Amino acid sequence: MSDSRNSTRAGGVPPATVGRLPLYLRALGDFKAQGKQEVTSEELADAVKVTSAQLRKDLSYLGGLGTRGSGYKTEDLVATISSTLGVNREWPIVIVGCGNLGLALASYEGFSKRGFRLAALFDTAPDIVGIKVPAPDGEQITIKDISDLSSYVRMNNIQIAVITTPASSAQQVCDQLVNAGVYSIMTFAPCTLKVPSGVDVRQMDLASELQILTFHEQTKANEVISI
Amino acid sequence: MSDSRNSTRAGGVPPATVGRLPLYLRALGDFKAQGKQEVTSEELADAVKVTSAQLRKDLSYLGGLGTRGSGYKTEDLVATISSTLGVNREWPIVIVGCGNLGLALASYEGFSKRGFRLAALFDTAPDIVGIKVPAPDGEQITIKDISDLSSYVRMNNIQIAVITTPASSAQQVCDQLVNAGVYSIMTFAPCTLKVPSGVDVRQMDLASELQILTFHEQTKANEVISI
DNA sequence: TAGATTGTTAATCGATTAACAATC
DNA sequence: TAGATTGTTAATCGATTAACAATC
Repeated sequence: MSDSRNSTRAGGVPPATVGRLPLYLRALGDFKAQGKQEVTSEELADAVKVTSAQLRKDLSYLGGLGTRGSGYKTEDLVATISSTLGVNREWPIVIVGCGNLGLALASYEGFSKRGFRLAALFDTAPDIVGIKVPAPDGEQITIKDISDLSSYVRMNNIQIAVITTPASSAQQVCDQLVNAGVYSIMTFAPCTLKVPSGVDVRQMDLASELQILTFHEQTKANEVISI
Repeated sequence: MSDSRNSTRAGGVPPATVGRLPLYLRALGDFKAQGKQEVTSEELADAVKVTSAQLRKDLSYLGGLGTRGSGYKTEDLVATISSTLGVNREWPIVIVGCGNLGLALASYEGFSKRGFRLAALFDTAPDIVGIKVPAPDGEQITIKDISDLSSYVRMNNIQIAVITTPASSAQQVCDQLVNAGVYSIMTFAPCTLKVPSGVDVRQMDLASELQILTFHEQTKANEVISI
């Protein structure tokens, strides 16, 4: 048993598809909010700006979810994508680094709305350790000292962490997290983290993203000049 | 003239390469800070976690920059990548939406350190319009009313904007920006923006990024169970 | 010259797209 | 049955990698 169930088709959803599933789920939430009980691949694809062929291909990795001639049931898609992504449960996260960015993320409603709960905040600076910060759910979270990071993560079975420290301490924080069993890390520190294989890192390098935009502005400018 | 100069090889740097150039530049900054005047493809590739073959291929799109037998001059690479990306000048940016995230980005030093200057901040809420916010360079920036967005952008020739509004107003803000001539947009609003072709959008959907991490956690958990 | 490392080629791999048979 | 839309196949496109000749 346990094999040809409705569960995630054993093995492989391609990475490019995994990256789009959250976007489909987000768009489906909007459709659901509008009371739409069915969507076609065309409609959903338009909402996310992919081609309908790509959407159908992506969904086909999760199993045959649609009905030829009519489309997909919103509810079904939400359920299957949620369970594939594992967001049909709540994930506790910790944020390490309580500068402006860390604190902004601590109160970011987008996380709590989409399956994440801020479990704890950490920092090194003695003058802010102990301060209470309001989380989006109305609770107060006390900033903990970073020396408690490992034990907290272990005790509370934290699997996902967000690093918002300066680049200079990011690697050290990362090592601590990995040693304590955190294998999924989102980092905003502008440096490449060295991690053992099996650990997943999503790097959000905000300035690099802006530099990708300047490349295109630059290119447009050059084209105008060379014409 | 103007053709076979050292300039960006007319036309095409592939998108995947463009996405890595900022990372190379960042790593080169670190090498330079350490006083390293030369790097090999192996060293730089290691620092960014790509293969050396990929690094050399990427750099080859910018022209033959290295010296067989010894490597690349740090200085030269920095100069060429900077000029390809267009970050050898300062880019003024505006941030629209002064919630926690917008304000955190307003004071984010990572932008100012890497070629961006916060020119102005915008919001709709009457109770915060007019407030002064400290920018990373020590200057004070006054939050402007969003009704002044179009004229400000036009008058000051702003080409890059960051949207940190709620999803519900992001499209409207985006339309205003595009109408005023902003063709490069970074958005943190969790929704797909519709823009005319020629406009570049980088979507930073933070919750979606976390959901990509949960997929892998979920997958690991399933593997354990099925063993 | 010998040793080292680039720049480039050709092979591979993965992702996207177009098209249409299957089927509601 | 006729109309519609999925799921899948095969073709295309782009990105990555291995390998090595070129050359410092």
